[in-house]
Amino acid sequence: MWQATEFQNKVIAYYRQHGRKHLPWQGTKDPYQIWLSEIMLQQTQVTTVIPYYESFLNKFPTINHLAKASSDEVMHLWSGLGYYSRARNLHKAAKMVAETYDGKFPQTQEAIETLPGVGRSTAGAIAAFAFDQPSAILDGNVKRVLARCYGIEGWAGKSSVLKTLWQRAEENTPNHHTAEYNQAMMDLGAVVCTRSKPKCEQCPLSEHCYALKHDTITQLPGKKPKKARPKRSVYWLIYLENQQVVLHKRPPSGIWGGLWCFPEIDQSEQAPADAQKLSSFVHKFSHYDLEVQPLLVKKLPNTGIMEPNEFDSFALNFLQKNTQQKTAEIGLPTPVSKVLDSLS
DNA sequence: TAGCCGTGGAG
DNA sequence: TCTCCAAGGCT
Repeated sequence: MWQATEFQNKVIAYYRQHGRKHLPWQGTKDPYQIWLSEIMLQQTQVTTVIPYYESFLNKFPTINHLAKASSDEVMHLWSGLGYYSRARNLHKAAKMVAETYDGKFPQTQEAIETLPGVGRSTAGAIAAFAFDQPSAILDGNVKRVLARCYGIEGWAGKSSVLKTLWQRAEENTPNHHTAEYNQAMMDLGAVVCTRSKPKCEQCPLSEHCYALKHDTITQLPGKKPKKARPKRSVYWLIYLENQQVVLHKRPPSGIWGGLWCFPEIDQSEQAPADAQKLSSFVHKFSHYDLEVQPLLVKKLPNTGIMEPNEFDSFALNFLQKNTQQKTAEIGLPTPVSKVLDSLS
């Protein structure tokens, strides 16, 4: 296990040797510039941010310029960068600083964090980079490094996991050279301790890394648990006549677009009278499960999506030997083929 | 607390 | 093509 000071020393030494030092927002102590970069970098990769950062700073060289700008000007410069509430909050915060702080950027982490769009980690970064305060950060990079190094399991979106990560982050953050340390932790996460194929041979922390030692790198940090896919339930209406079955061509977009399928209605709709239930099944898509209840019907309703005008119909002689060849020609979803097979 | 916000890169 | 998620914060 690590001694905090040993951890810090290794991390800082890494930064001095290998850390990134020439990003556009580095080499300045201007809290406005650092703040701007930190906001733009939220959930956004460095290479994406750089051109926006340059043009934004060119147009609004100081926070007072930004405060006096119109909303349209600000949004225009942000357009394409995404997460537009960041831009609205940025503008609002600039006005706050101009008015309540007389244009002087607040200097404590606590005060910085009151600005809209600035959370705990962003406030910590600004306080450390601009004012050399011993404040911790916990962005995605730091989370990944800490989770692997200490074997912190579970998804960081879970409050207990997040609490543990913050605890580690606070414990490990040094009171001196904090800016270098924080930058180093982000560099480590971004360059060495990457999500996939981390370069452990380059890592100053590999000696005691829990994940490396236990071969659980791919499992850390824990992923967001997948929620159960939503289920949609439909009837497939199977209308047989003279040894033929009616198929409809599906709309060009959506599931199975353009393929031939049994006429389909949602199970929230009224099932046709005299329908005979065949065995149901579930077909799994990436984003939802489709539960299908095939119904043998004696006639087809002609309402709603069943309007024959809106869909081509096709009468397939499913009992003939050439069913498989035929189905290959016209494009049937696999479940439809299976139902056809069970009928013959 | 879980959903939401945006766009782009990587695998 | 599709998933996963990136220098998170807000509601």
